[in-house]
Amino acid sequence: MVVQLFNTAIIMDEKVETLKAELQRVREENNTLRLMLEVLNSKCTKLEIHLQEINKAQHKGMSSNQIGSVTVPPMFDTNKRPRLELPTAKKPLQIFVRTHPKDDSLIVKDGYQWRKYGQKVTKDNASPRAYFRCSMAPMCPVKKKVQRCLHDKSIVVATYDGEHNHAAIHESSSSTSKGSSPVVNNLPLMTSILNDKEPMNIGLALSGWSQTDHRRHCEDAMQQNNNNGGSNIRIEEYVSSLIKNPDFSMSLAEAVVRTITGQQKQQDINLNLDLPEE
DNA sequence: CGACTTTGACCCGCGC
DNA sequence: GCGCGGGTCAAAGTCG
Repeated sequence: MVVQLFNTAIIMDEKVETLKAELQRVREENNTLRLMLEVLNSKCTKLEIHLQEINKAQHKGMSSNQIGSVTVPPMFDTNKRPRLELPTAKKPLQIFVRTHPKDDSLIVKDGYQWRKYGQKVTKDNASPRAYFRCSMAPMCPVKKKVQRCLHDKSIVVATYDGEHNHAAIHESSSSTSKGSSPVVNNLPLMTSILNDKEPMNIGLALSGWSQTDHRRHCEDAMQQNNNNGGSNIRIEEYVSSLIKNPDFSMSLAEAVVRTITGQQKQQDINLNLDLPEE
């Protein structure tokens, strides 16, 4: 009887050890993935800023009241209430951000300060959509809409309209909502320029690398990462080489969407396991 | 007191 | 013309 109990205890111990080892492995994998995402995000931000500068340079070449083929109407000479909405030829930029599952605030860290001016429950999504205006510069025309993803409430979709006429602050500030409000420690999943008529269909619409290519590149990244003890420099080098590939962003988006839509539910859970409670 | 959020009312474009 | 729905306004409330 005692021997049997002893054996059971040993088996339990082994199981605990196995689980601990597995947990440790998952944590490490999670950290690696997070690192890669953070590097990707910073690269992405730099690219966006660069793109904005290029666009601004192009706009300077055009007449003052024309943006592309769209003529900007006079804003202040009408009897109607002036709308600050500027028609632009650009498609809205959408950013998908994973937030802490427990957090229900619509805050997206993007380096700008935002002032909320409205909230609506839309027909196609039970989660309220919040409307923000950039408050870093008084005349900044940029607006954004933030709404939780219909299929995964931990994903926040931020849609940006317009271009900032000022620089972003570099510290990770957020959509401000009172000092006491929780600031989400969120990981930007991806950015994608979408036509508003095709929301959330990107996963199906994107092409580029095949699924095998994704896996191979990911495995290569992990392999390199393991070989040199998780060196950030190597990751950064790898990421920058990836970013040089024009299809990479779209392909990454595809992979992420696949993950979001549940194909990799388990990995999803793992990602959330280690979110810091801030 | 200023900056911000909340929220109901209003505006306006679009489809029928 | 009418109704619906997304987007915006603005007064009131909240917070530091």
